[in-house]
Amino acid sequence: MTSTPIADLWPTLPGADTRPEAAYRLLQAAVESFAERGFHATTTRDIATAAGMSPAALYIHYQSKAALLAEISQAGHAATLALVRAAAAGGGGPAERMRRLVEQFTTWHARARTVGRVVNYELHALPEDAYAVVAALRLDIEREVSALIEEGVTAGAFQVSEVRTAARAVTSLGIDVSRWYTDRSTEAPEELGRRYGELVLRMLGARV
Amino acid sequence: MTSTPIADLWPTLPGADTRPEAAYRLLQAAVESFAERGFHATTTRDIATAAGMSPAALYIHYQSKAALLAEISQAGHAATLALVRAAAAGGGGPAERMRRLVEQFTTWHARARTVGRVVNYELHALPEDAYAVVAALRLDIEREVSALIEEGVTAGAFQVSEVRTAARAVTSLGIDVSRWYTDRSTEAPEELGRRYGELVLRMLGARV
DNA sequence: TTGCTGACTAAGCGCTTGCTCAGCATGGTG
DNA sequence: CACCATGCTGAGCAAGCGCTTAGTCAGCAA
Repeated sequence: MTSTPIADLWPTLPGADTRPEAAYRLLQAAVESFAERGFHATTTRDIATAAGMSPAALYIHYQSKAALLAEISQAGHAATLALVRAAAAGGGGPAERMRRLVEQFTTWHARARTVGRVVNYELHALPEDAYAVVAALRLDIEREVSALIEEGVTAGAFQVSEVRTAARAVTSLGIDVSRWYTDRSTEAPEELGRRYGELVLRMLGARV
Repeated sequence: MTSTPIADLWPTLPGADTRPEAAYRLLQAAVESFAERGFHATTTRDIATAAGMSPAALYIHYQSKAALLAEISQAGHAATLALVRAAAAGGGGPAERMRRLVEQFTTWHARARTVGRVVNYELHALPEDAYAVVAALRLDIEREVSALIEEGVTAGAFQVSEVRTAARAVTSLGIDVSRWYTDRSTEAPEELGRRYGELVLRMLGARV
């Protein structure tokens, strides 16, 4: 999915249907540039050229370079939260749901690593109001994981001394995948997800 | 140690004794700026002003802005590798050494998070030759962890199906600490290190 | 035909960037 | 004293930045 890094999260974007195709191309070019070079090292000329337009065309579809980043970041976070919620809310006991959560969380960060890098490592470049929205979403993700661990501990399925630290470790493992995973990685995203699911369950002291 | 983020690694810098104090101040200002805003969003005026000098003074002590980054990155990686090697080479069985390694690796990434952020998240801004040096150091760190896990598996101290994946997870957990740890974190670096040591040993299937 | 709209471009504005350079103060050395 | 190396500054240059402006053009409704 490297060729279309935002294909997965495109449907979650507001107004995705009505938006002209050029806006989509700009968004895609922005994701790739921001992920590879970082927000500040990316120029509006980079983005526009990659989308096959002149720099001025960018401003017809987006208010600013920062607005592009905000849109990517918010959509990416919303998609991640949705994924986490779906996995945590599905059937099964705490261990089964946690395995599913970690598998999907990890797989997403490996497959959508391009979006993942922008989402996780360009937060500091967000305008203040966009950052506030995104920070709330990140908190929700963290809370979802914490709640599931808490539930597992209460049910006797997990053995964890510090729930918050454990939750941090779980999300941290997944997020960092988007940093180190590359095209050259030999493990497929799903395979990595399965292995990480196993490791996390052991980490949480789940009875296997 | 936020006030003197490079105090720990300063002695490891080449020519630290002979270097004028102004060079030290510039280095420190650069670490703080790069960590907070990123390399590209940091201006030479930012660095020089924070060090109490005019922008021109920077170029008496360093060839370029990128040379500052290279120096920070190389020193930081060298210090980390030394820490990992020392922990892995100390006394005790695989489990004891792994616990020590994770404790110190984690503690370092929490306490020296300012340097850690530059070291781990500004790699893309490094000039090619400096990147090559740093990449080699990173590979050495990864290898050191892999070797210890391998040894533990052979000795029957660990139960791990994929050594490389497990090694990735261990280093990944530590590195990501420098991303999320803040002044407001309630856990002290050493406390976090102890907890992470515990989690990792469980993850590796160590007999506890 | 006329009038209007939305998507786009060529040109470029005002500003900031990394970096340079001539010159100045200081302090050790003959 | 003269001499000079060292550390630094004020002024500023060339390049590149985000973004704007004036205007082109295809498509469409009346």
